[in-house]
Amino acid sequence: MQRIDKIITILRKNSADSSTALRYKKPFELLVATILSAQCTDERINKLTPGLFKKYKGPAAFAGANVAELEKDVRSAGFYRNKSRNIIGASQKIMKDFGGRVPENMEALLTLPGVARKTANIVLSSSFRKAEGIAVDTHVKRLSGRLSLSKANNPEKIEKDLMKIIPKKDWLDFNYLLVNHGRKICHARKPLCRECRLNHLCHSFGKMV
DNA sequence: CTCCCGATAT
DNA sequence: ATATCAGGAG
Repeated sequence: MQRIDKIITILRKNSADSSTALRYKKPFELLVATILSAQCTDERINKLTPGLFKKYKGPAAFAGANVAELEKDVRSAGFYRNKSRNIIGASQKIMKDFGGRVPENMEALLTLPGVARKTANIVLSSSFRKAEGIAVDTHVKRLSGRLSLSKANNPEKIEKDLMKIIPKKDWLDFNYLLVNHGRKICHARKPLCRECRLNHLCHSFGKMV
């Protein structure tokens, strides 16, 4: 068994809870939630999205939203000016160019304002079960470095490295497996290496503070 | 490389 | 009061 397969097997075995993941009912809701989640936690987004999606029912509603009002509605997510503009812009483009549906491929998703590869990969994998890439967020970046899965600093380079070594059947789950482990054990500042189920496979074990 | 920004934990 | 959290665009 390859090292990467051992890592993924162990992570699967220990990833019972997905309680911290973004909550959504439709692809469009996941898209909006993911745009909002930039630089802030999923738990915070989950607090505001139920009310948000009750007020704005879909892309048509967001496309016609008042900017100042939407800014207030998403204020608690931080970066609320950018995020409001992006959500309205993305919604308008979805209505205009994609028939009111969230596009189901990377190239089209990347044309939406506020959507780069991380957000596109989350929507593709979680909502459409399509593996065009691997979502690299701060957790994937950090853990990939510690586990020596990639030496790169740039998220896009990290993603390319991961796509070479992660079996494609695991692409859909890889992001949340690392995110869960990052949140529970492999913290940015004080990782709990002693209780980490991966420590015997980790090149950073013993090197952390 | 700089700007965009609030909530929660300590 | 201060640290921590954790993407995208120009």
